[in-house]
Amino acid sequence: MARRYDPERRQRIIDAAIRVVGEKGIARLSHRTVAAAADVPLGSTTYHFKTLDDLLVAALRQANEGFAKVVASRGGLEDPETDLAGELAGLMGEWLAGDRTGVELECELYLAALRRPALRPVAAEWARDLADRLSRRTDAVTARALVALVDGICLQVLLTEAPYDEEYARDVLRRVIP
Amino acid sequence: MARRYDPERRQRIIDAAIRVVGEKGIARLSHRTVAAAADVPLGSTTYHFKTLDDLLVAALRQANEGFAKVVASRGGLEDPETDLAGELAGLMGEWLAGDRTGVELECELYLAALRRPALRPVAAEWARDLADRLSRRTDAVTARALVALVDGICLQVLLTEAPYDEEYARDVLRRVIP
DNA sequence: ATCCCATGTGTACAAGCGTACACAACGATG
DNA sequence: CATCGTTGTGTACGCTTGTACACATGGGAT
Repeated sequence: MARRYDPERRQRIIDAAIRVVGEKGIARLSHRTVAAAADVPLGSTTYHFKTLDDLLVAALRQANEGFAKVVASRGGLEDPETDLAGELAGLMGEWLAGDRTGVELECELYLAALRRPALRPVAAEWARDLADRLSRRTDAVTARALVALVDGICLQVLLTEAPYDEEYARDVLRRVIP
Repeated sequence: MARRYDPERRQRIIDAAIRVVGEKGIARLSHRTVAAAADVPLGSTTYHFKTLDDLLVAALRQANEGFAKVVASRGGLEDPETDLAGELAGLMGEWLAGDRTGVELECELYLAALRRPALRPVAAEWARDLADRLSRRTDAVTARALVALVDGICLQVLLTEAPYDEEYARDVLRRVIP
């Protein structure tokens, strides 16, 4: 097992990348900007992440874990007593209510997979994880549909800059559940 | 320096921009690449579109019209006799079955609005247009939900590279309609 | 103690970028 | 015909980019 000379170096670069994407968007992510944000020399970023895609994959992985933590901390998704639609709607509300730049960051990374094949497996994995989680409360078809609807609602909130309407989300999600 | 006083110059630049985005993605769109694709000098693109955002707005507008034409040519959305869910599912199928790069292009432009405020009104307009159209067949809340679900389903088809399942889409869309 | 190699650093290069701006060619207007 | 504003063209400047590569360094193995 190779021991790292600076074990935090790599992690710090990922954190900086997430910060850069959140503040300035993927378009402005470069080896140089992330190096500046992480306060490390340029060569350090190119050493740990030979291509920008590598860095994006690592960032998306970490962002996904962030969302997973929100899901886990609420925990209501697992409990068969709770209202599934309401729980999902509440989850989205909590997520969207927080730091907007964080939300935009995760969405941007997620959507970037559309054109970056390297990110596609990670994005697909996120969708599958959520669907699997939902499958414990309902059937597979419904689970997939719920994920699609969640994605669509989030997208519209972010694109139209309309405020998130939790009641509306809960109502619509409930319709999908048979 | 062959052609001068080209009345279709502006339009050709937009077409070239759409081609560039479709083939290489927004990230590779620049005044120079679009100039090369349109076979016009660099100065010509900067003259007609002072900023790249201007060009993107024009391209997104045109792409949206392309989708609207598919909707209009089918025409089933207006007819109260048809099954709304089935019509929507068929629409998505027709759209997704065609040239994949075209679909990805429209999605990419649509999603780019997340980080480019200039595109946001155009993207919102597209969503509103479709919702308005659907409102003639159902209530406003359901219309919005259908748009969200359509967006989400398209997104998942493109992100997971799974084949489009029209039957599944129709079934799920139908659940949303009260 | 010595060597090896993963890790970290600095710098340089060619390519591409947006932008600005001076000039050229036309249509319209007088 | 003269003038003017619109449209089109060429070029140059300063900047950022990805990438490569030589060099530094220090921990683990021998």
